Amino acid sequence: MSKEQPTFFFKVYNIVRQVPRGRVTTYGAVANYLELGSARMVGWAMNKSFSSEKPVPAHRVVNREGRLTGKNHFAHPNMMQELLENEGIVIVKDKVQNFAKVFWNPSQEL
DNA sequence: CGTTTGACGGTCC
DNA sequence: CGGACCGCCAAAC
Repeated sequence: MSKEQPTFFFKVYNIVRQVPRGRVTTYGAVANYLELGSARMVGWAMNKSFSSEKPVPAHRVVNREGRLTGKNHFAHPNMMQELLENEGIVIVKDKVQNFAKVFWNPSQEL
């Protein structure tokens, strides 16, 4: 049993797991919602998310540009795109199309 | 315990 | 439009 409880990591996982299917969020949005003050922490948490027991849809988290910056950290660089496309999200050149439409803001939706 | 790093964001040039 | 640099903050070394 892991110990991710008193950490933002756990919070980040929780938020990301609440992202509805067919939507994406950004590191900055999550960081802002959790008041982390730094989007980097979210990315850091995502890296550790692979050590988490529960599956974290990290593929639903993109950067401010809607670009799949973390795709390189998946099992396969194109897996992230496939997962997103599987949810109905259109990806072109590793960038989310209609980003404003598929963007899910925790501070707004939650 | 000091230094480096990192899946970001924003500004500057 | 793209490349470079700074700021944030915690974990890893």
